[in-house]
Amino acid sequence: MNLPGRARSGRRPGQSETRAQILRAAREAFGRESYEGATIRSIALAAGVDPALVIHFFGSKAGLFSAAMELPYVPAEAFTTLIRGEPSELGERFARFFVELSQSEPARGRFLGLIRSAVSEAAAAAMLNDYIVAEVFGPLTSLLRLPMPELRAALVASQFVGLMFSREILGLEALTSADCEPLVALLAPTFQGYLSSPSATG
Amino acid sequence: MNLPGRARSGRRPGQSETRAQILRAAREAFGRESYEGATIRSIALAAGVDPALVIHFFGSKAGLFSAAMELPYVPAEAFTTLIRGEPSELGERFARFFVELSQSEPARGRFLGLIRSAVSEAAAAAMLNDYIVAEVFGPLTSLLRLPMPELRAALVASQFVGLMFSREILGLEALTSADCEPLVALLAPTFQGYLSSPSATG
DNA sequence: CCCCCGTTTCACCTTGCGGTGAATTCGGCA
DNA sequence: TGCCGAATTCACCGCAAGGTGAAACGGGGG
Repeated sequence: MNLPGRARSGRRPGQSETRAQILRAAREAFGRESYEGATIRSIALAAGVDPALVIHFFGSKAGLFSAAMELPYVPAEAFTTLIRGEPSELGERFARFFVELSQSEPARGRFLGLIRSAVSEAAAAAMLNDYIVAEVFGPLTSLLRLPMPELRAALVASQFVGLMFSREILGLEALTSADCEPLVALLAPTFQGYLSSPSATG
Repeated sequence: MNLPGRARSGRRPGQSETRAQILRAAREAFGRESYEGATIRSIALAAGVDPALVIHFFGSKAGLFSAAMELPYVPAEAFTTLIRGEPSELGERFARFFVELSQSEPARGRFLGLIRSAVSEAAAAAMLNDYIVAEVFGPLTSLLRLPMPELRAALVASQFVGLMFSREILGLEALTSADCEPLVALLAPTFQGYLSSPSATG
């Protein structure tokens, strides 16, 4: 029997879905606020759970962050398949891929969380750095036959990061309200240039 | 006479240069860490000063931030003069300007501070947003005669922000170690495209 | 039927933060 | 010379954060 005036504690009946709920709330919080801004307490509140339970499951805030942002954000072979195919449309394929990536939900939240947290959390910056090196640099440097492949891959990544940052964090109105197609049309030549132009200098 | 065992308090002799010292330390701290990460205490320590003095001068942490990041980061007419001149070299002028801007010191620290802080501090995001709209959108939308000038200006800004973020915060090795000229050579066509291509779609 | 073990909560500790108020020292002006 | 006001420090407050330890609960295997 439940004592009145005292909240129930101990195990709830039924299958435990709480862990997944916490992860969902964490992903949402880290995508909306910075690493420090998203507190364990706020995440626990959003998940309808005691803060101590979060620590119980994930050990620490850093552990929760790693679990919430866990790879893969994007199927590993995505970039590889993107590079194969008609070379003259390389830029447009990349542009369309990135624009969709920045809007479709599982990936968008994780990238945003990583970008937001990278500024204050070295571990987050390293996660994103590693991901870019492994998933973008890898395919690009091995499949492109051009000078300075790492620099090209880095510029591709930098344009994508800048796009997410400007739209989601700065809230540049021209980007938040832009339609998909004009955006792709303007971005396509950029990626095409990074991925195919012989680059006079160097 | 100085009582032993007790630190001196009260006014220091000589001309007071302390305020500027605090601002310098703040700029350095906000450029290196996020808004929350850079504490008043740490800034005061770096400036060799009591934390309360910082509050005394600037009222609050937000006031200190505003004072440290104060405009103008870049001469207001810079973009205007950049747009005039040989249209075929527009992209290269922008590329060179941004690459130098991201490396020369008064501007670099302030932009980095704003970018770092924008993720957690709405005021910082607004400052940077306003700056971009006023200094970049203004000249570009009035001087360019092309469809969707705001979107073009936003993409220019996004590539610059992405560049600073990828190099300074993520620390992408290909960017930190890149020479100036190849970088300019690869960036130039991007800006040229954003600022001149007729953009089939739209 | 009962007891073990994972789940969940509560109460609480420590730390570091931004900020306040008063005291102290000194430069400069009348 | 005397004193006002700016500069500077100290001691301290209140708060919210991350994290701890133990107790309460209840599902499921013996």
